[in-house]
Amino acid sequence: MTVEIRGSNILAVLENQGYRSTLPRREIIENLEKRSDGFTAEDLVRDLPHIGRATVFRTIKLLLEAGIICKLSLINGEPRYSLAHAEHHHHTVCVTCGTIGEFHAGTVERVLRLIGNEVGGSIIGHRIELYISCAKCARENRPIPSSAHTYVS
Amino acid sequence: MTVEIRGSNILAVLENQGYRSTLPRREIIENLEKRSDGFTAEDLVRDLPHIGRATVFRTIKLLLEAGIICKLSLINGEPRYSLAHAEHHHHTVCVTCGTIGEFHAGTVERVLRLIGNEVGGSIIGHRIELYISCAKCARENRPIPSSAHTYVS
DNA sequence: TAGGTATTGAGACAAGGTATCTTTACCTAC
DNA sequence: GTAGGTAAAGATACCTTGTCTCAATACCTA
Repeated sequence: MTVEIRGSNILAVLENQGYRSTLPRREIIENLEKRSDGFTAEDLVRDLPHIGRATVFRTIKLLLEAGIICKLSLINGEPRYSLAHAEHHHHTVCVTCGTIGEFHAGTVERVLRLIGNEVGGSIIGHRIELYISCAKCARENRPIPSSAHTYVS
Repeated sequence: MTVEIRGSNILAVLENQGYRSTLPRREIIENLEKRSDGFTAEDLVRDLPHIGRATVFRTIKLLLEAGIICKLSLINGEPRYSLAHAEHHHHTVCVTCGTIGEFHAGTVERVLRLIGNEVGGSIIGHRIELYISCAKCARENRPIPSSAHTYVS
């Protein structure tokens, strides 16, 4: 089962959790719904100059906690946010253009669960980011930043 | 093949790459070799007050680029560094005590490679963190921070 | 429509890191 | 040994990504 949380029901999700529907929140949600390939907090701050910085960050936190958006890292560690389309998933991140994709792989989940058992203790969760040079960038021969291999391998 | 990069040959690795052997670098390396379960930049700054902050960060960057240490995130995103014992590996991170472990899983690598192929473009690398409550913490019934599930699932 | 309370905005603060610029210390070559 | 070019260090200002505080505002409910 996947949960569809795009569209204006984002607000409904928040309201169901007891949060108020306020103008700043509606504007922030509307803004980030238009962004298909990830955004930064600063993108929102810049786009919505009449909304306070703190409010933007507070709303981002709220949406993260509600599972409506997720936080991930570009290859250099820069944080990015992205609308969550499916319940549990991971991200492909293009190292040259920053475009973000989603994927889900049951096999990986199973293997990580096994590893967790070996280590002892219990598994809380995991984070996986797959860094790629996306089809478009590869086609256009966009150079891969030399720093890339400093961070992952 | 795994490469043994612990011990005083860390300095040799840097020298082979054309970097000078300086007192601050030797002290930083010596200090972090003693830390078996990860450290922060601030740990080093605190431990070596006669060494400038910038130098500590510069040296960390150098060691990262040389693959001698790696950077990872606690569950809340706090950065941690850890000596790399094997060439390619990932980390288990305890969400309650922060202890860091290493693992390697060929299956996961293979699956990610497949996913990369499906997506098109080319794979640069990946980042995997497995968040656990380690055997010791589980045994001691240490509570899992409620924030944990905000960040990963 | 009044009022309690969640939320906002402004701005100070914090963590983690980088840039700049002068001074110091490595290392090489003599 | 020592002189000197250059890499590196130290001090400090600055940047980014957030968080905290606190007074003012706006939601919602009764």
